[in-house]
Amino acid sequence: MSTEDAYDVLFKALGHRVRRRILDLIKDGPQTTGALCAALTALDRCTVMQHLAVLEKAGLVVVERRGRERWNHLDALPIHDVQKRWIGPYAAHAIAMLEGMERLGEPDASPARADADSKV
Amino acid sequence: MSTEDAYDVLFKALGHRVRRRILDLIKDGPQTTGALCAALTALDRCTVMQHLAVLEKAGLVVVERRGRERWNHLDALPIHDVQKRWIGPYAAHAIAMLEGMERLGEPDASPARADADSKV
DNA sequence: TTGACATGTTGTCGTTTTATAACATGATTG
DNA sequence: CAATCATGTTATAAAACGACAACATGTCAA
Repeated sequence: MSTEDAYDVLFKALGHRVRRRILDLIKDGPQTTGALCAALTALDRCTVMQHLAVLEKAGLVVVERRGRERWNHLDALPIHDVQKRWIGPYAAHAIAMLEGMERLGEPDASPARADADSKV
Repeated sequence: MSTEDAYDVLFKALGHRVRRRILDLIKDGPQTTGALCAALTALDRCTVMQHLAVLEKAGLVVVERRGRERWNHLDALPIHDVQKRWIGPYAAHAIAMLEGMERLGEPDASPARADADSKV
């Protein structure tokens, strides 16, 4: 799988609120599939399992089997990677825009502290 | 649009390589739709415009019309926001994992990751 | 004004995703 | 060992997505 493929899968995995919710649920410790289904009462068990499969393919969830239970662990390393290679640089770009440093081409661009806070 | 809706739209917009490519193309300055189509020769013009519409709905592209041209500007602020509220905390979580600080809250509650190396 | 150019709109079509149902496996316990 | 519980698998239908064709609009320049 190429790097771009990995980013596709990762961003798509994060692009659904149920999956982000699942990540939150296992953030402070692994949960069984049953516990996650109990927490997501609005959804069918199969649906939760499909979401877990998407998260697993994205590398965000690592599964550990203990007897007849399945413990879903969070692995945040892919998110860390995405932040370094993608989100971080663009976020820095946003800050540069906010600070009016858009014309980076100019060698002696003064700090030009623009008007305080335009928006967030 | 709720916050969760906004995250859905944003992550989904980032979840396609063509759209990430477009963001890269306008990172250092706005481009006309025609220029973007010329850079993305593999795709039909309509397809490029559809991708631009997705990016615009996500707030990542701001359009400025000049005569018969359409200049597509990058707005990285949504990415900055996502980093602050979502990516950043999870990335910190990943670093904490790397540094073996996983058992912050529970003294010995974690199910003892017995397997040698479970990482993908 | 007219013709070419840049962009916008609508509709189609196959694929993928989301949510569910029905059925199957596999472990634990009484 | 059998009943039950947690999970896995396969199939299906609706909705969303991605790519494209065909046609429409608006603008600049000769």
